[in-house]
Parts: sequence; C-alpha cells; structure tokens
Amino acid sequence: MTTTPLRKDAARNWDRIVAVARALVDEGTPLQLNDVARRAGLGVGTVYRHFASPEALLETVAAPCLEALAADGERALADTDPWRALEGFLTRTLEAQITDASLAPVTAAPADALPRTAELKQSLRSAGSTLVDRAVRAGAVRPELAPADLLPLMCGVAHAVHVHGGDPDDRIDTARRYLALLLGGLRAAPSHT
Amino acid sequence: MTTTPLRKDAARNWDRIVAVARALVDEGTPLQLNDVARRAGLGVGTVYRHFASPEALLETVAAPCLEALAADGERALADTDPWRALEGFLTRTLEAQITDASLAPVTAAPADALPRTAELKQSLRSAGSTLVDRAVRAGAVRPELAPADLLPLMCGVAHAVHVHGGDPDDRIDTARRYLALLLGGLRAAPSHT
Amino acid sequence: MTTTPLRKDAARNWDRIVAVARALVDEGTPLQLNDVARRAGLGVGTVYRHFASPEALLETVAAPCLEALAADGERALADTDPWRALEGFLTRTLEAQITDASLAPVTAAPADALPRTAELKQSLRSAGSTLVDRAVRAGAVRPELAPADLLPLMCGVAHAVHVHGGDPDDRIDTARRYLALLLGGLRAAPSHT
Amino acid sequence: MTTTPLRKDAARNWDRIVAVARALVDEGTPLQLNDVARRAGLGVGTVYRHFASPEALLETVAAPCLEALAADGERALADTDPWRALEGFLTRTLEAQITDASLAPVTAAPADALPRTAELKQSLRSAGSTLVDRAVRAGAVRPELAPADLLPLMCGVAHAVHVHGGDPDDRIDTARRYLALLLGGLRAAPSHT
DNA sequence: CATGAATGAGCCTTCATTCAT
DNA sequence: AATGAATGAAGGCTCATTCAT
Repeated sequence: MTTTPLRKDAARNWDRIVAVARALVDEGTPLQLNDVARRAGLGVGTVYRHFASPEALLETVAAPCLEALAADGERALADTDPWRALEGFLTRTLEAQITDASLAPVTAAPADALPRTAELKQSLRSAGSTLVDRAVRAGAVRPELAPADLLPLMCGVAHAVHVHGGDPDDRIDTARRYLALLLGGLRAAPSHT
Repeated sequence: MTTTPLRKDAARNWDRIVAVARALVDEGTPLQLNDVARRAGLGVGTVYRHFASPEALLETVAAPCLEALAADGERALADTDPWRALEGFLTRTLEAQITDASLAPVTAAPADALPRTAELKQSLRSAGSTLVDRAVRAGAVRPELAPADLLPLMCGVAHAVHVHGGDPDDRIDTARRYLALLLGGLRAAPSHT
Repeated sequence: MTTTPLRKDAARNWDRIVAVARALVDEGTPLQLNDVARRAGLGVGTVYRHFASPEALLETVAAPCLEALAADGERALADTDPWRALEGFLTRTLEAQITDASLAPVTAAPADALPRTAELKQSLRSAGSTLVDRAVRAGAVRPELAPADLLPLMCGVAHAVHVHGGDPDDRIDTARRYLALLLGGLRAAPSHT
Repeated sequence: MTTTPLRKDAARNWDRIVAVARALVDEGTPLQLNDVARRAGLGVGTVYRHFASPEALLETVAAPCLEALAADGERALADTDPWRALEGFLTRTLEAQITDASLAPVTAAPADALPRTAELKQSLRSAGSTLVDRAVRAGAVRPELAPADLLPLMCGVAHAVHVHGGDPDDRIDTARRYLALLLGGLRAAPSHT
C-alpha cells in the first residue's frame, strides 16, 4: 500500500529537494525544478525522478502542514461544543494558510498532482462538513452555510489578507479580524429573532 | 484635456485589440501581446503602440466596468440609509468581480499601469471608506471594520467563489450567499445584546 | 547648383531636427530617427523627408565642424612653415574629434550618405596630403609618412583617447600628449643621422 | 582547479559554437547568439548554457590570442634590452590586433564578461607597465609615456589601420609603418639634443 | 539511479522604414 | 509637405521537459 521504501541515498536526495523547495517557498520564489536542482546540488533529472512536476513538489512541501490540519480536524470532531469546534478548526486552518505560503496554491488548486494531497484535502473537507453539519443542527450556525463552503471561505479570507498587504507580523492580526467578521456572519442569529 | 482623438483606422485597431483581449480574458487565457496581435491580424508593433504592456491592456479591458463601479459608488453615497448604501455597493462590486474576469487581477494588483486605473481604484476606495465610516457612525456596522478592509474583503469573497468552482450560473448564487454571510458579520450586533 | 531653397516652415523643421540631433549626439545617445522626431515634436515622416537615414542626419550634424576643418586646412596651406602648418592642422583636427562626438563615426565611415560629406572629407584629405608632401619635401617629416595616412592616424589617436577613458576635461590633455608622441615620430630625424 | 571537464558531446558542441563564432568574427558579422545557434545546428538554449552572453562568447573566441599575448608579455620581461623588449611586445600585440578581429572589442571594452579575460587583460597591462617603466628608467623612452597609455595607444594604432582600409595583406604593412612612427615618438630624444 | 546537456517553443520588446491620410 | 499609425523582422532570454551517457 505504501511506496517501496527508498534506498538510503535516494531518500537523502528526496529530503534535500524538499528542504530546498521549502526554503524557496518561504522566500516567495516560484518553484522551478531546474532551480531547485541547482540549489540542491543535484541533476534536474534526479529532481524529475522524484517529482514529476512543480505542482507535485509543491504539494509535497505542503503535505506536513496539510497532515497536521487533517489531524486537527479529527480532534475537533471530538469537541463536545459544536461552535467552539468549528471556530477552532477555522482559526487554525486560516493561520496555517497565512503562515505557510505553500498552502494557498495547493488548497485552491482544482486538481491535485499527488493522490495523497487529494486524500488530505478530502479529509479536510469532510471534517469541515461534519463540523458545519453539527453546528447547524445545534443551532449555532446559520443553515445557509453549506459544508462545501468552508474551504473556499478560508481561501477567500486568506486571499483578502494577502490583498490587504502589510508586513508578515500584521498579517496574523488582519487574519483574525477578518475571520472574526466572518464568524460573526456564520453564527446563527439569536433565537428570539 | 483627454488624449488626442485617434484617427479612424487607428481607432478601429484599438477596438479590435481590446475586443480580442476581452475575448481572451473571458476564456481565461492569459493576455500576451504577441498573441493578441496575431489574433487581431495586426503587427506586434501596433499592439505595443497602443498598449505598452500586458497590464495596460488588461486595465483597458477592465476600465468600463471599473468606471461603472466608480459611478455606482458615487450614487451609493446619495443613499440616505447607510446600511442599504453599503450593502448595495458591496453587492454590485462583488457581482462585477464574479462576472468580469478582468476585474480581479486589476483590483488586486498593487501597482497600476494606467493613471486612469489608479484614479478609478482610488475613487472606489474612497467611496467605500465613506460608506463604511457612515455606516459605523450610524451604528449599523461593527467598528472593527476599517475602511481599508473593504476592497480586500471583496477580493476575498470573489476568490472564495472562484475556489468553490461550479459553472458560471451558480457563481452568482454562491457569491450572494457568501456576501450575505460576510454582511451578517459586518452588521453591528443589536444594541440590546 | 545648390538645393532649391526650402519653404520657411520646412526650413524651421530642418533646423529643429538638426538641433535635436546635435543634442542627442552631445549626450551620447545613438541617433534614432523616431526618437529625433518625437523630441522635435514632428512626425517621423517629416524627419525621413529631410534625412533619408540616420547616417545622413549624423553627417549633417557633423557638417559645420567638417566645414570648419576644411577651411582650416585651406588656411594651413598658406602657412610658410611646412612643419608648423602640418602640426597646427593635426592639432585642430584632433581637438575637433575629441570635442565633437559626431565627427569620429563620420570620419571613420568607409561610405558617405551625403555628397557634401564626401566632398568635405576629400577636401580634408587633399589638404592633409599637400601638407604632408610639403613637409616631407622640406625635410621636416619622415618620408615613410604617406599623405593618405593622415586621417587614419588622427582617427587612431582619437580612438586611443577614447579607450583611455577619463572625464572630458582630461581628454584634451591626453589627446595633446598622444599627439605630441605621434608628432615626435613623424618629425624627421635630425639631419646628421 | 579548472572547471569540471565537459562531457564529450558537450565539448563537441562547445567547440562547434566557438568555431562558428570565430568564423562570424572573421567575416565581420556581429555575434548574435540566436544566429550562432542556427549556424551551429544547435538550440538557442544550448548556446546560452555555454555562453551567458554575446560578450562571453566573444571573449572566449579571443581568449587563445590573449593567452598568447600574455605569455609573450612574460617572455618580453626576460629580455635584457629594455627598448627591444618594449618594441617587440608592442609589435606582437599590434599584429595580433590586426590579424584577429575578436581582439579589438575585447581589449577596448571597459568591462569583462569572463573572469579569465579580466585576468589576461590585467596581465597584459602589468607586463606593459613594467616594460614601460624599465624603458623609461633606462632612458630609452620619453618619460611622458605613462604605463597606462600603452594599451590605448595600441588600440589607437589598430583603429588607424582599420580606418585606412585596404585588403588584409596590406594591413600588416600599414600597421608596421604606423607602429614605427609611434615608436619614433616614444623613443627618447638622443641625449646630446 | 543519477546526471546535466540539449532542446526549442515561446515571450517580450525594439526599431528602421513605409504609406495611407 | 507633414503626419504618425502600422509593420514585422529580429534579437534577447527563459524554462519545462527529455534523453543520452
């Protein structure tokens, strides 16, 4: 079921490539496989052997974070307070998007290069769906919110933060503010309405 | 005061170029001046004479829509109901962004190729600011909303719609739904809370 | 024999074009007829009507200086001291080359765009020839120096100054120094050799 | 210490490129990398891989000759007769400039694309300086000649030969004649003057 | 497996020159 | 005569991808 384990040297190369890619993403440089190869001190072919396309590499870079978010989603499902569960999930998803530049393009992409990415995104979507369903049923969230809206909305907030600009430190604040506004809108109107 | 009116043939070419560009934008193809020239049956030089850069052409394509939005912003200022004014403005801005693919990149771009674009964006921003200020002072909108947040938030919603995907007809619905959520968040909590 | 006199407005344009070209040459910008037209506030066509090619314009810019040099050559022929005549002619030719950037390319060009340029260059050559002949016959200059060498040698010295570099003020000094060396080489060895 | 040796096929391409460039230089055609690629039957990218810029290719074409001149400069330093050493060095430098069209632009360029070129030019300059210093101290050369004048003067003589024109066979003669004149000017006047 | 040379389509841009208005 | 729009060849350069070694 898992891939054949890599030979030791191949594994080292794999690590190197991903590390270089991570660094490039962090400094905002677009991922170019030739470039990655040069900086990793490897041949282009080697990089292509490990990653069939720039997207595949990017998804690999994003994977740990996606894994963490998926795990977080699982944990959120265990929370007994539906609203708190949803709010926490969204907050952490958004902060990840703001913090890790590899996430936005992967999340927003309509197609996935790696199966694992598709699984993870699916897992996120389904955790989100459940959280939304519960919160709606508990009367904590407006029923207009469809489960499939969660991820797009997160991407939207992240994008809004990006357009707003400002230096990295302000970003988190802006993100929190925007998320608070959105959450305000998601929250069900007081029942006496 | 305006630019020297173009000669008739030049004007025809200008129109042709913009029409071709419009079509390319609509089908999601990135604007490339050589490509535009070929499709318009013109020399590259001709296209460059009219538009110094791909951005300039894109902004020209977007201009009519931006003009309309700016005019709409002016009209909104005349509305006596601060909340309704803001809501209407945002609704129309968002629908434009969803409908016209040339808008998003121009709105989100940090720099403008054409002075006119800068003016229009400025005009939009200032109309938005006034509308927000008024609505906040009237107690209709939460004070956490800063005037400078308006455009980023609109870009965000548009982006969320884009990520959500679906065919063009659904987009408008999705957009309305997302905007409604956001507006719900913007609206000041009832004072008796 | 002379060209039909220009209409007054045409003459004004001619002047404007040449003035702009002069300015461009002085600031080291390569002459491009489109560029000249724009700066002169004229259409390209107008510039082309007056000057069939960049070379023709450049030669026109250089003409006054060439005329002056040719006249100077004539005057030099009247000098009774053959060595002084030659030395003076060379000095003034060289200083002109250093001072006026339009001269070098015109002088070094194997072909001329304007008949007048050809005449002037011919006149310079023949003045130089006569001066050399005389000086050689008077025993003031080594007989290895052929009359046709004069202009190339001047171009060479000017080029040496150019390669040497340095700011404009130093150029004249360098030029004098280089010319002095060359003159030392031209001067006939003392007769007792 | 030197660059990694090229693979056999890469080396063949390198040679091809340089050979094509050499031919172009010899026929007076300006070096354009696209052109070189076409004539060599290679992709543009290949040429760019080997030579980052037209200048780099030109310097590579010129390199063997520059190496030879630099080596010659070293040998000249071993000559016990200061005047003969200088004269020989200049003669060979000049003949190279006349014979090899790649030399003039490289020598006259204020900046170098390849480090090796900078080294070689520096080496030439310092050999020249030493030769001049010696010759001046030995009383064989006028003290007005600064070491830094040597290369400019050589470029100047080469340029004079070029302007003089004529077919290649005559060029060497002309060059010798011009150099003889210049050397006459450099040589210190006999002390009894 | 690893290498990295080679590819070449393709983008942007400039500019001398022509010609309809 | 003047205009300036149009032309399009040409040059510079990049980069994703393939494949011989």
